[in-house]
Amino acid sequence: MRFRSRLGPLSCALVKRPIPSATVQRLPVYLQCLEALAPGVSLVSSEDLAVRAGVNSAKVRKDLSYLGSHGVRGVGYDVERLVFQIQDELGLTKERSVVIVGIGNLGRALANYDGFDQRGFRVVGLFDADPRKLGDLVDGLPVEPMEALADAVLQRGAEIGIITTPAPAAQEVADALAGAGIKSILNFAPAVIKTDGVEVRRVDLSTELQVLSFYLHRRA
Amino acid sequence: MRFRSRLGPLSCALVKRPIPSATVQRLPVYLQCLEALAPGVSLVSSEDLAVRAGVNSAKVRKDLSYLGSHGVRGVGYDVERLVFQIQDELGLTKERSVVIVGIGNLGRALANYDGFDQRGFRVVGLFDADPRKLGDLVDGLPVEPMEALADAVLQRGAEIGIITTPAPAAQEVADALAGAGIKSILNFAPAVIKTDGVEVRRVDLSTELQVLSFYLHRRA
DNA sequence: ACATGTGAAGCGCTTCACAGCG
DNA sequence: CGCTGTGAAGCGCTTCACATGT
Repeated sequence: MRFRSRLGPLSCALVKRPIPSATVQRLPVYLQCLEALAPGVSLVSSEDLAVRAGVNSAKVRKDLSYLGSHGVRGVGYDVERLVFQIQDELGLTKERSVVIVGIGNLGRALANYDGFDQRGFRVVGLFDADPRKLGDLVDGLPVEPMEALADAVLQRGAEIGIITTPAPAAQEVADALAGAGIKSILNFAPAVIKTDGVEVRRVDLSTELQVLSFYLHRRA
Repeated sequence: MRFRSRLGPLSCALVKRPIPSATVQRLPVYLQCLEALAPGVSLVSSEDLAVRAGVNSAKVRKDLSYLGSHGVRGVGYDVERLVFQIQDELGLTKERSVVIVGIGNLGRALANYDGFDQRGFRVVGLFDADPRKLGDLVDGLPVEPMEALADAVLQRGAEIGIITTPAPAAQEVADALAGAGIKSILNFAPAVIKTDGVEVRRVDLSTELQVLSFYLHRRA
């Protein structure tokens, strides 16, 4: 709290210490744990939450302190308030529109994935370069051609693009998304993509198995 | 090389400095980049590989040095040799059998995913608790009941389990996999699972979008 | 008495910068 | 001369330990 009080009471809402990226990645996990709590539970301690999230309790407290935490000493944290604070910090109070490019098995599965909807992520467009897929309905949405991407992103206010194409197409698709004004990309293609001014997160399913393979190999 | 020479020449094959987990996670990326190189290219510099992998060249050199690197000063690394060394370190010279539990949209997509096969990961069993799915064929494999899991893992030599169930079932499934002798789990369920003696990696699709949401929110 | 909030120490990864070698 | 291999410095995250507050 030193950081704030030094600047006076009115600066609270204006100044924030930057949240470490390691913390940002854990906030969704805390959120998940809090929501999985029995309905009657309205208080949690950092220790309790830590066990559920599989981390150290000091880490929980430090992470939550970045939210301008309002835990009560000797008691714990108010669950409802904490849920709201995390959602607020993650920008989850607003719906976000998502487009998916590459409608193969994985793209279809993601288009149908309930978890996105539950968190306020709306899939508003499906795109594929293969003319044979055009017009196919996936979860009620038609597959559209790549030429329709830029207009669709603009008119439907999409902010996030998901790439589920084969690796060779990934960079080209990323460029197209960036050109259309997309600011965040979730890349499932097994390729590294480079795009200026766009936040990219990589999820490579085969990479995950290779890491597991390493530990299997190592242990033997 | 100091670490080895101190122990004498014969210890080379016996003693290895431990590979940092951060490095382990990058090796598959390097592998990907190397394999995407034009067929004629037989040499790469750390700088070239670094650009392709989106990292710093010193990091590449340090990472590769854990493999007991044999780059040539003033020249670079032999691509073919490097590919082999990485595959060897990751234990990819051996096929690994995988079972998938939870045959919803995502489970089906993964069962069909070509990227696993290409890296030597063979899907040898599909399991689901829903009796209505039993016997469904996915990529040529029948969906089997949970009761068949333990036997199947043992008889088909499965080493890796993939969980694609809803969150509430995840822990129970993890326990079942651990009980069946599985040593590595890739968990796609939006839940934290705890299992002794089992390496668990978590891939939460909704978490990824929430992290992107944070940066969208932050930037605004 | 008890759990939070946080300086400070610890630890590991990243990056620099250059010696070493082909 | 060019590029690797690596000490050493830098940086950020984790963990400890305890002062603080109720």
